[in-house]
Amino acid sequence: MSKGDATRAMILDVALATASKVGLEALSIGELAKEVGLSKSGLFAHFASKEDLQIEVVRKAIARFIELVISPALKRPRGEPRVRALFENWFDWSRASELPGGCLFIAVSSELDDQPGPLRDLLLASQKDWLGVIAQAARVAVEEGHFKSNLDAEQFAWQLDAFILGYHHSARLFRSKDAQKRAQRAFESLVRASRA
Amino acid sequence: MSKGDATRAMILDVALATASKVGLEALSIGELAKEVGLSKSGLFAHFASKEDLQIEVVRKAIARFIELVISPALKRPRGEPRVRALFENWFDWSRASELPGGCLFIAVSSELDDQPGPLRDLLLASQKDWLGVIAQAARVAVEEGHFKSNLDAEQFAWQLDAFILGYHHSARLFRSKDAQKRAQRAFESLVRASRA
DNA sequence: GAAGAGAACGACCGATCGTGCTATTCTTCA
DNA sequence: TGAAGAATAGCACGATCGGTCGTTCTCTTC
Repeated sequence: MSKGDATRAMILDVALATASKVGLEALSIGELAKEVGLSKSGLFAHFASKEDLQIEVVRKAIARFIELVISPALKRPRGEPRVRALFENWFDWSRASELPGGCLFIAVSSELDDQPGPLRDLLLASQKDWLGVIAQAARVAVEEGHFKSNLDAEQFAWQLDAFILGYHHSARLFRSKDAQKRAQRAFESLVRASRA
Repeated sequence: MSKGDATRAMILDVALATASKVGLEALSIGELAKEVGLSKSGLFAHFASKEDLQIEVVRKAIARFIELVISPALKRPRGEPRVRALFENWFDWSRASELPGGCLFIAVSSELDDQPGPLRDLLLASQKDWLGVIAQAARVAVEEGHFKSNLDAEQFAWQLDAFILGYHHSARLFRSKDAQKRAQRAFESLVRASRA
C-alpha cells in the first residue's frame, strides 16, 4: 500500500467517526483536515469532490458493516441462530470504536431521505440489502422448521429493523441505559411469535 | 394579533416545513427569507438568534403535535381505543401539509443526538412526554381490562414508538407504499399480545 | 546522483453563513 | 391627521464553506 493510499484510508477512518456524530453534510473539509493533521488542500487532493468523499465514507461503512455484522452471522448455523446473530451483531457495529455517534446509516438516513442523488441511492441500496439479508435468514429459519411455515419474512425483517431503530433512538437521543434491554425484549417477543 | 406577530407566525410555518425536509441546522436565514419574501435582516429581526429561531420551530411543532395527535386521542374512550387513536393520529401528523419532509422530531433527532444544548433538551423532553403519554394510555387500558394486568406499559410504549420509527424510515427513505401497512400489522400484533 | 512521480502545502477564489447597525417605510392610535 | 413606534430594508462585518492554483517537499527508480 502506497503512502497515498494509507493516508486516504486514515482520512476515511476519521471522516467515518466524525460523520457518525455530525452527519455527512456537516462534515467539513477544513475541520477534517485539522483532525487528521493535514492541510485542507493536501487532504482534498485525495478526493475529486466533497460528494466523492462522502460516498467513500459510506462505502467504507458498508464494508465494515458486512465485515462486522453480515459475514459472522452467515457463519452461524442456519435458522434461528443465524437470525439471532444478525440482531446481536448489529449492536457491536453500532458501538464500534470508529462510530462514536452510533450507526452511520441511521444517523444519515434522515438527512438524505429528501435529498436525491448518488449518496441517497447508495444508502438506500445498502439498506435494502440489509432488510433482504434479514428476510432471507428468516426464510431459512422457516425451512429449518424453527419458524412457522406461514411466516411473512419481509414483515419479520421490517419489525426487527424497527427495533433496531428504536434502540438507536433510545440509546443516542435518550442516552437510555435500558435501550438494549428493551430492544432485546422486543426481539424475543417477535421470535416467540414467529416460532413453529 | 399585530402585523409583527402574523409575520412571525408565517415565518415559523415556512421554517417548520423546510426544517422537516433539510433539518434544523441546514435551515438558513437567507434561504428562509427568500421563501417568505422578506429581506434577510427583516426576517432576522423577529428572532434573537438562529438558535432562538430553531427553538421556536420546535415549539411550534410540539404545539401542533399536541393539537393533532394527543388532544384528539384523549377525547377517545379510555382503554384500547385511546391507544389506537394515538397510533393512528400519528400518521396524520407525519403527513400534515406543513411537514413535507415528514415528522420533524424524527428528522432532527439524528442531528441533535450528539449536540448538547437547549435544542436537544427541548426535543428530548418532548419525546419523553410522548412516550409517557403512550405508556399512560396503556396503563389505562390495563385498568379498563382491555390489556392484561401484568403488561409492561413502558415496554409497550417503546415498541409502539419503534414501529413509528420504522414507518418513517420506510416511508421517507424507501418511499415504500407498504410502510403504513407494515406498521399497522406490527401494531396489531403488539396489541394482540397485550390484550387481557 | 539525476529525474520524475506522488504527496502535501499555503495562498487565494467566490459564495454563503449568522449577525450587527442604521435608515426607511408602514401601522397604529390619540 | 400626525406623531410614536413597530416592522422591514440596506449594507457591511468576520468567519467559514467547497474548491483551485502554483509551488515545494519527499520518495522511488534508473
